[in-house]
Amino acid sequence: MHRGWAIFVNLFTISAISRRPASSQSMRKISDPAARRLSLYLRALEALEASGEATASSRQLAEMCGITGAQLRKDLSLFGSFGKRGLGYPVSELIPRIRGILGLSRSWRVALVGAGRIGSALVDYPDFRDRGFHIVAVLDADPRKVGRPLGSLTVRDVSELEAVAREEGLDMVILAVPAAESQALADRAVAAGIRGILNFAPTRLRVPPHVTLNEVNMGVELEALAFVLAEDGSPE
Amino acid sequence: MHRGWAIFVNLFTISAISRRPASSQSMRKISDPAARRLSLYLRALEALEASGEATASSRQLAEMCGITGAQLRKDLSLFGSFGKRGLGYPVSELIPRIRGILGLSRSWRVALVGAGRIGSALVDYPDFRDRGFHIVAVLDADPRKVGRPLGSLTVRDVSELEAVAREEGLDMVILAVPAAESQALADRAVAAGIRGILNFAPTRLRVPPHVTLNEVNMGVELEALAFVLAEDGSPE
DNA sequence: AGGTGTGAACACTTTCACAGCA
DNA sequence: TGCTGTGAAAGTGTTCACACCT
Repeated sequence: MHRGWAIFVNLFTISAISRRPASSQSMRKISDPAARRLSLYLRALEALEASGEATASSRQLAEMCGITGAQLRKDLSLFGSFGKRGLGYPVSELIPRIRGILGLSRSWRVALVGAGRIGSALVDYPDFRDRGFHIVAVLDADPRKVGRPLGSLTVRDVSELEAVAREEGLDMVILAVPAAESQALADRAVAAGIRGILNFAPTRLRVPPHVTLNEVNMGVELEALAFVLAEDGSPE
Repeated sequence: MHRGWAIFVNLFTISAISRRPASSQSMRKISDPAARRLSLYLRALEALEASGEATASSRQLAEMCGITGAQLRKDLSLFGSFGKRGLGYPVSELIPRIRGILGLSRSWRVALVGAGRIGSALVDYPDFRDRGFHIVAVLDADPRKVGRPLGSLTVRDVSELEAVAREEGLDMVILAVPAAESQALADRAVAAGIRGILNFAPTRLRVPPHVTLNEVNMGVELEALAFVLAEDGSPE
């Protein structure tokens, strides 16, 4: 395999928007984009482990993630010294370290609110399950959906959100509902003690500071794409 | 309009470097996050128009989007002076201006690659259709899916990607395929002259600098959420 | 050599604060 | 008075460059 002077392309990437207010309250030593990159490093490391690599240099790893070696080293150095000078990072040691940092060494109990098209896609999303995110309940407001099976679960009425939060000990909630309903549901989730929300509805939600909110706005992503294409692409 | 660039797609091709940060070729006057915010402003303005508001102050608008008034004013000022001092911004005038800036005054022809769960959710996503993004073809590699209807379209074989790009005059491609296949498909799309890609596969893709790539990585979002919760949540 | 860890330089974004106009 | 538009200041995030270890 050819490596060497391979260089990285300038991507234009950015995953999603997240509200990046003054963190929760305690000062974070690591930035939000850096946390996202950790997640990328983990994927790259797992790929390397699968192909039997014992060590990986920052450059090699960084190239797989589309960033620079310096950035990767800096990101990791915020948590400790994992690498061996002159050698690189030990793949199989680093994996559990990063998993620990990301909070993936425990499992997370999450409820999916919204059993529509997007919800249906998420309920079985392998990436979630494989990393310790367990969807323990699916809720929907549509009486025709309630009682129906979705994946290995049965759709419950959305009015049960509070009960589910209590009984199942929910850690987070994924909102995949229409924009109009999302804020009210977020409010209810917060009131029920949920401290993490992943929102797929195309609205900007407001939550109190102790709650962490990440948003995936697919419409915005497509429009941001159109913006760049319209800008330097064809006139008109 | 369609000049067929000869882009060689080799396994480990190195694409140009150009340390230049982002920006397809010339200097962008607006940052990527700012472009995303424009998309948010548009949504807020449309909501205000629907409720009959004639003008909106930067603060009001900004609050709807979860940012500060100063930032909104600065963002808009990069494109001109749309507001009236002492009054605010005229809602119904500003809407078409932002649509124009974002490239939404024209329509965009997009192909959806991948008719799995996520693809199925996207094909009818109202936010796309309502803003001039027309999904003109759905492709999949699974012979069992080819020929089946999806939304108002019939799934075509992924080998037809190049033909579709040519015949339909595609502007962009949405990738909703497994991680393992995504890079190869991105390469093919690029070779077929596509200049915009929205990637839902959980891998970091590499594309040449003239192509704009946006990525939606739901796994990363969930892990970023876990990271914050693990950090200031329970010790350990 | 080869490659990490890191302070310092740099670039980019956001916020401040206020002049200036309706 | 109320609110925009914008230079200047503050704040963040990224890259450089090199000491230092193996």
